[in-house]
Amino acid sequence: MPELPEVETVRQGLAKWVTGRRIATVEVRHPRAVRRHLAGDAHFAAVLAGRTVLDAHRRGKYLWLPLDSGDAVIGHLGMSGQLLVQPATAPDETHLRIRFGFDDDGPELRFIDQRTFGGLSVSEGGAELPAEIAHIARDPIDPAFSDDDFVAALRRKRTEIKRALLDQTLISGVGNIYADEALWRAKLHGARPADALTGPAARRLLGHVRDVLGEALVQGGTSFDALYVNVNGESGYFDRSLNAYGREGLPCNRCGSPIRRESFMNRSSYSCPRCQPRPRGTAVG
DNA sequence: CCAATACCCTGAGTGC
DNA sequence: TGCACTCAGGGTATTG
Repeated sequence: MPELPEVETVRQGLAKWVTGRRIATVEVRHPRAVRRHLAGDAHFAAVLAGRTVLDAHRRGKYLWLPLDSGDAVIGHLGMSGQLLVQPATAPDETHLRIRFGFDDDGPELRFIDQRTFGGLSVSEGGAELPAEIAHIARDPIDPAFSDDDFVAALRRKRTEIKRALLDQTLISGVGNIYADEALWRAKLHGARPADALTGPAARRLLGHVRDVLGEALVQGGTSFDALYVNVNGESGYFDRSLNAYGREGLPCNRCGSPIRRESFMNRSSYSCPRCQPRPRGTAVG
Protein backbone atom coordinates (compact mmCIF):
# COMPACT_ATOMS: atom_id res chain seq x y z
CA MET A 1 0.00 0.00 0.00
CA PRO A 2 1.88 3.00 -1.21
CA GLU A 3 2.24 5.81 1.28
CA LEU A 4 4.83 8.59 1.27
CA PRO A 5 7.98 6.43 1.44
CA GLU A 6 6.79 4.20 -1.37
CA VAL A 7 5.65 7.05 -3.59
CA GLU A 8 8.86 8.96 -2.96
CA THR A 9 10.85 5.88 -3.95
CA VAL A 10 8.87 5.76 -7.19
CA ARG A 11 9.42 9.49 -7.74
CA GLN A 12 13.17 9.07 -7.45
CA GLY A 13 13.02 6.27 -9.99
CA LEU A 14 11.00 8.36 -12.40
CA ALA A 15 13.36 11.30 -12.02
CA LYS A 16 16.26 9.04 -12.87
CA TRP A 17 14.76 7.02 -15.71
CA VAL A 18 12.23 9.31 -17.39
CA THR A 19 13.51 12.88 -17.01
CA GLY A 20 14.64 14.42 -20.29
CA ARG A 21 12.93 11.85 -22.47
CA ARG A 22 10.34 12.67 -25.12
CA ILE A 23 7.08 10.75 -25.16
CA ALA A 24 6.38 9.19 -28.54
CA THR A 25 3.24 7.13 -27.98
CA VAL A 26 0.70 6.64 -25.21
CA GLU A 27 -1.47 3.57 -25.18
CA VAL A 28 -4.48 3.52 -22.84
CA ARG A 29 -5.49 -0.05 -22.11
CA HIS A 30 -8.17 0.58 -19.50
CA PRO A 31 -10.47 3.62 -19.51
CA ARG A 32 -10.62 3.93 -15.72
CA ALA A 33 -6.88 4.44 -15.50
CA VAL A 34 -7.27 7.89 -17.10
CA ARG A 35 -8.88 10.31 -14.67
CA ARG A 36 -10.68 13.62 -15.02
CA HIS A 37 -10.12 13.73 -18.75
CA LEU A 38 -13.47 14.47 -20.33
CA ALA A 39 -12.01 14.66 -23.83
CA GLY A 40 -11.34 10.93 -23.76
CA ASP A 41 -8.48 8.49 -23.90
CA ALA A 42 -7.48 9.33 -27.48
CA HIS A 43 -7.18 13.00 -26.60
CA PHE A 44 -5.22 12.15 -23.45
CA ALA A 45 -2.72 10.27 -25.59
CA ALA A 46 -2.58 12.98 -28.23
CA VAL A 47 -1.91 15.75 -25.72
CA LEU A 48 1.10 13.87 -24.34
CA ALA A 49 2.69 12.63 -27.55
CA GLY A 50 5.77 14.65 -28.50
CA ARG A 51 6.16 16.20 -25.06
CA THR A 52 9.39 15.99 -23.09
CA VAL A 53 9.36 15.07 -19.40
CA LEU A 54 11.25 17.71 -17.44
CA ASP A 55 11.32 16.19 -13.95
CA ALA A 56 9.38 14.14 -11.39
CA HIS A 57 7.71 15.79 -8.40
CA ARG A 58 5.59 14.64 -5.51
CA ARG A 59 2.96 16.15 -3.23
CA GLY A 60 1.86 13.71 -0.56
CA LYS A 61 0.99 10.50 -2.35
CA TYR A 62 0.54 12.23 -5.70
CA LEU A 63 3.23 12.33 -8.36
CA TRP A 64 3.47 14.69 -11.27
CA LEU A 65 5.69 14.94 -14.31
CA PRO A 66 6.08 18.52 -15.59
CA LEU A 67 6.24 18.64 -19.39
CA ASP A 68 7.84 21.07 -21.80
CA SER A 69 4.33 22.15 -22.83
CA GLY A 70 3.71 23.62 -19.37
CA ASP A 71 1.23 20.82 -18.67
CA ALA A 72 1.88 17.92 -16.35
CA VAL A 73 1.01 14.27 -16.02
CA ILE A 74 -0.49 13.60 -12.58
CA GLY A 75 -0.30 10.12 -11.12
CA HIS A 76 -1.73 8.42 -8.06
CA LEU A 77 -0.97 4.80 -7.27
CA GLY A 78 -4.11 4.24 -5.23
CA MET A 79 -4.01 0.90 -3.46
CA SER A 80 -2.25 -1.25 -5.97
CA GLY A 81 -0.76 0.97 -8.65
CA GLN A 82 2.76 0.57 -9.98
CA LEU A 83 4.83 2.70 -12.32
CA LEU A 84 7.45 0.47 -13.89
CA VAL A 85 10.25 1.23 -16.30
CA GLN A 86 10.36 -1.83 -18.53
CA PRO A 87 12.09 -2.87 -21.73
CA ALA A 88 9.69 -2.73 -24.64
CA THR A 89 10.32 -6.43 -25.14
CA ALA A 90 9.01 -7.33 -21.66
CA PRO A 91 5.66 -9.13 -21.80
CA ASP A 92 2.60 -7.09 -20.89
CA GLU A 93 1.68 -7.29 -17.24
CA THR A 94 -1.77 -8.71 -16.44
CA HIS A 95 -3.04 -5.37 -15.17
CA LEU A 96 -1.16 -3.09 -17.55
CA ARG A 97 -3.35 0.02 -17.89
CA ILE A 98 -1.26 2.67 -19.66
CA ARG A 99 1.96 2.40 -21.66
CA PHE A 100 4.30 5.28 -22.56
CA GLY A 101 6.77 4.77 -25.38
CA PHE A 102 9.65 7.22 -25.88
CA ASP A 103 11.28 8.41 -29.07
CA ASP A 104 14.71 7.22 -27.92
CA ASP A 105 13.41 3.65 -28.17
CA GLY A 106 14.58 3.11 -24.58
CA PRO A 107 12.56 1.41 -21.89
CA GLU A 108 8.83 2.06 -21.63
CA LEU A 109 7.00 3.59 -18.69
CA ARG A 110 4.08 1.39 -17.67
CA PHE A 111 1.22 2.08 -15.30
CA ILE A 112 -0.05 -1.16 -13.82
CA ASP A 113 -2.96 -1.31 -11.39
CA GLN A 114 -4.89 -4.34 -10.28
CA ARG A 115 -7.66 -2.62 -8.33
CA THR A 116 -7.82 0.55 -10.41
CA PHE A 117 -8.00 2.85 -7.42
CA GLY A 118 -5.11 4.74 -8.94
CA GLY A 119 -4.89 6.60 -12.21
CA LEU A 120 -3.14 9.17 -14.36
CA SER A 121 -4.43 12.50 -15.61
CA VAL A 122 -3.27 15.58 -17.47
CA SER A 123 -3.12 18.89 -15.67
CA GLU A 124 -3.25 21.82 -18.07
CA GLY A 125 -0.63 24.36 -17.07
CA GLY A 126 0.16 22.28 -14.02
CA ALA A 127 3.90 21.96 -14.43
CA GLU A 128 4.65 24.03 -11.32
CA LEU A 129 1.97 22.51 -9.07
CA PRO A 130 -1.17 21.03 -10.61
CA ALA A 131 -4.30 22.83 -9.44
CA GLU A 132 -5.95 19.44 -9.07
CA ILE A 133 -3.70 18.59 -6.13
CA ALA A 134 -3.11 22.02 -4.67
CA HIS A 135 -5.45 21.15 -1.80
CA ILE A 136 -3.06 18.43 -0.62
CA ALA A 137 -0.97 19.60 2.34
CA ARG A 138 2.79 19.39 2.37
CA ASP A 139 4.32 16.32 3.96
CA PRO A 140 6.50 16.42 7.09
CA ILE A 141 9.62 15.59 5.06
CA ASP A 142 9.06 18.71 2.95
CA PRO A 143 11.42 21.50 4.09
CA ALA A 144 8.56 23.99 3.72
CA PHE A 145 6.30 22.04 6.07
CA SER A 146 5.39 24.19 9.07
CA ASP A 147 5.38 22.32 12.36
CA ASP A 148 3.69 25.22 14.14
CA ASP A 149 0.89 25.44 11.59
CA PHE A 150 0.30 21.71 11.69
CA VAL A 151 0.21 21.53 15.48
CA ALA A 152 -2.23 24.42 15.61
CA ALA A 153 -4.46 22.93 12.89
CA LEU A 154 -4.39 19.48 14.49
CA ARG A 155 -5.50 20.86 17.83
CA ARG A 156 -8.41 22.68 16.17
CA LYS A 157 -9.77 19.46 14.68
CA ARG A 158 -12.90 18.06 16.25
CA THR A 159 -12.10 14.51 15.37
CA GLU A 160 -9.97 11.58 16.43
CA ILE A 161 -6.22 11.92 16.02
CA LYS A 162 -5.92 8.98 13.64
CA ARG A 163 -8.53 10.50 11.34
CA ALA A 164 -6.57 13.73 11.47
CA LEU A 165 -3.32 11.98 10.54
CA LEU A 166 -5.06 10.46 7.52
CA ASP A 167 -6.50 13.83 6.44
CA GLN A 168 -4.32 14.74 3.46
CA THR A 169 -5.35 18.39 3.64
CA LEU A 170 -3.81 18.58 7.11
CA ILE A 171 -0.65 16.53 6.62
CA SER A 172 0.05 14.44 3.55
CA GLY A 173 1.78 11.18 2.86
CA VAL A 174 0.48 9.31 5.92
CA GLY A 175 -1.69 6.25 5.35
CA ASN A 176 -3.05 3.53 7.57
CA ILE A 177 0.28 1.78 8.12
CA TYR A 178 2.39 4.74 9.14
CA ALA A 179 -0.43 6.32 11.13
CA ASP A 180 -0.57 3.21 13.30
CA GLU A 181 3.21 3.10 13.60
CA ALA A 182 3.49 6.75 14.62
CA LEU A 183 0.69 6.38 17.18
CA TRP A 184 2.41 3.30 18.64
CA ARG A 185 5.65 5.23 18.99
CA ALA A 186 3.83 8.15 20.58
CA LYS A 187 1.95 5.79 22.94
CA LEU A 188 -1.33 7.35 21.88
CA HIS A 189 -4.56 5.63 20.94
CA GLY A 190 -5.90 6.82 17.60
CA ALA A 191 -9.35 7.44 19.01
CA ARG A 192 -8.17 10.23 21.27
CA PRO A 193 -9.73 13.55 20.36
CA ALA A 194 -7.32 15.76 18.45
CA ASP A 195 -8.45 18.94 20.19
CA ALA A 196 -7.55 17.47 23.57
CA LEU A 197 -3.88 16.99 22.70
CA THR A 198 -1.50 19.34 24.42
CA GLY A 199 0.85 21.30 22.22
CA PRO A 200 3.89 19.29 23.33
CA ALA A 201 2.02 16.00 22.80
CA ALA A 202 1.02 17.06 19.29
CA ARG A 203 4.59 18.06 18.58
CA ARG A 204 5.89 14.70 19.81
CA LEU A 205 3.39 12.88 17.63
CA LEU A 206 4.50 14.88 14.61
CA GLY A 207 8.09 13.97 15.42
CA HIS A 208 7.20 10.28 15.39
CA VAL A 209 5.33 10.65 12.10
CA ARG A 210 8.36 12.30 10.57
CA ASP A 211 10.72 9.66 12.00
CA VAL A 212 8.72 6.67 10.82
CA LEU A 213 8.28 8.10 7.34
CA GLY A 214 11.96 8.96 7.11
CA GLU A 215 13.11 5.55 8.31
CA ALA A 216 10.79 3.76 5.90
CA LEU A 217 12.02 5.95 3.06
CA VAL A 218 15.63 4.98 3.75
CA GLN A 219 14.59 1.34 3.50
CA GLY A 220 12.76 1.85 0.23
CA GLY A 221 9.29 1.56 1.69
CA THR A 222 7.13 -1.24 2.99
CA SER A 223 6.00 -4.28 1.08
CA PHE A 224 3.76 -7.13 2.16
CA ASP A 225 2.75 -8.80 -1.03
CA ALA A 226 4.99 -7.43 -3.78
CA LEU A 227 2.15 -5.23 -5.02
CA TYR A 228 4.25 -2.24 -4.16
CA VAL A 229 7.57 -2.03 -5.97
CA ASN A 230 9.88 0.70 -7.19
CA VAL A 231 10.19 1.50 -10.88
CA ASN A 232 12.55 -1.42 -11.30
CA GLY A 233 10.17 -3.86 -9.66
CA GLU A 234 12.08 -4.15 -6.38
CA SER A 235 10.34 -4.21 -3.00
CA GLY A 236 11.25 -2.25 0.09
CA TYR A 237 11.72 -4.00 3.38
CA PHE A 238 10.40 -1.65 6.03
CA ASP A 239 7.76 -4.26 6.92
CA ARG A 240 10.47 -5.93 9.00
CA SER A 241 10.50 -2.80 11.17
CA LEU A 242 6.77 -2.54 11.89
CA ASN A 243 5.74 -2.47 15.54
CA ALA A 244 1.95 -2.35 15.29
CA TYR A 245 0.51 -2.66 11.80
CA GLY A 246 -0.51 -6.19 10.88
CA ARG A 247 0.77 -7.63 14.17
CA GLU A 248 -2.52 -8.67 15.79
CA GLY A 249 -1.88 -11.08 18.66
CA LEU A 250 1.90 -10.71 18.49
CA PRO A 251 3.69 -9.29 21.54
CA CYS A 252 4.20 -5.54 21.72
CA ASN A 253 7.88 -4.81 21.17
CA ARG A 254 7.82 -2.51 24.21
CA CYS A 255 5.75 -4.29 26.86
CA GLY A 256 4.92 -7.73 25.50
CA SER A 257 1.13 -7.31 25.54
CA PRO A 258 -0.56 -8.83 22.50
CA ILE A 259 -1.23 -6.21 19.83
CA ARG A 260 -4.95 -5.67 19.28
CA ARG A 261 -6.85 -4.99 16.10
CA GLU A 262 -9.85 -2.69 16.06
CA SER A 263 -12.20 -1.79 13.24
CA PHE A 264 -12.05 1.83 12.16
CA MET A 265 -13.40 3.59 9.09
CA ASN A 266 -13.87 0.29 7.25
CA ARG A 267 -10.27 -0.66 7.86
CA SER A 268 -8.11 -1.99 10.66
CA SER A 269 -6.21 -0.20 13.37
CA TYR A 270 -3.47 -1.92 15.31
CA SER A 271 -2.29 -0.78 18.72
CA CYS A 272 -0.95 -1.98 22.03
CA PRO A 273 -3.68 -2.23 24.68
CA ARG A 274 -1.26 -1.39 27.48
CA CYS A 275 0.93 1.30 25.89
CA GLN A 276 -1.98 2.88 24.02
CA PRO A 277 -5.06 2.72 26.23
CA ARG A 278 -8.33 3.79 24.68
CA PRO A 279 -9.51 7.19 25.82
CA ARG A 280 -11.98 7.10 28.68
CA GLY A 281 -15.56 6.53 27.76
CA THR A 282 -15.02 4.98 24.35
CA ALA A 283 -16.22 1.51 23.54
CA VAL A 284 -13.96 -1.05 21.94
CA GLY A 285 -14.78 -1.00 18.27
C1' DC B 1 -18.09 25.16 6.74
C1' DC B 2 -16.91 20.87 8.93
C1' DA B 3 -17.17 15.95 9.96
C1' DA B 4 -18.57 11.42 8.78
C1' DT B 5 -19.91 8.03 5.56
C1' DA B 6 -20.49 5.52 0.92
C1' DC B 7 -18.38 4.11 -2.90
C1' DC B 8 -15.01 2.79 -6.43
C1' DC B 9 -12.26 -2.01 -7.51
C1' DT B 10 -10.24 -7.12 -7.84
C1' DG B 11 -7.52 -10.88 -6.08
C1' DA B 12 -6.38 -13.55 -2.02
C1' DG B 13 -8.01 -15.98 1.66
C1' DT B 14 -11.58 -18.53 4.36
C1' DG B 15 -15.51 -21.44 5.56
C1' DC B 16 -18.84 -24.66 4.12
C1' DT C 1 -14.07 -28.15 -6.67
C1' DG C 2 -16.62 -24.21 -6.25
C1' DC C 3 -19.36 -20.78 -4.35
C1' DA C 4 -20.36 -16.92 -1.15
C1' DC C 5 -18.33 -13.96 1.65
C1' DT C 6 -14.69 -10.88 3.79
C1' DC C 7 -10.80 -8.04 3.58
C1' DA C 8 -7.26 -4.78 1.84
C1' DG C 9 -7.93 1.12 1.89
C1' DG C 10 -6.86 6.36 -0.67
C1' DG C 11 -9.46 9.85 -2.33
C1' DT C 12 -13.60 11.95 -3.70
C1' DA C 13 -18.58 12.75 -3.79
C1' DT C 14 -22.27 12.85 -1.02
C1' DT C 15 -24.76 13.20 3.19
C1' DG C 16 -25.56 14.88 7.83
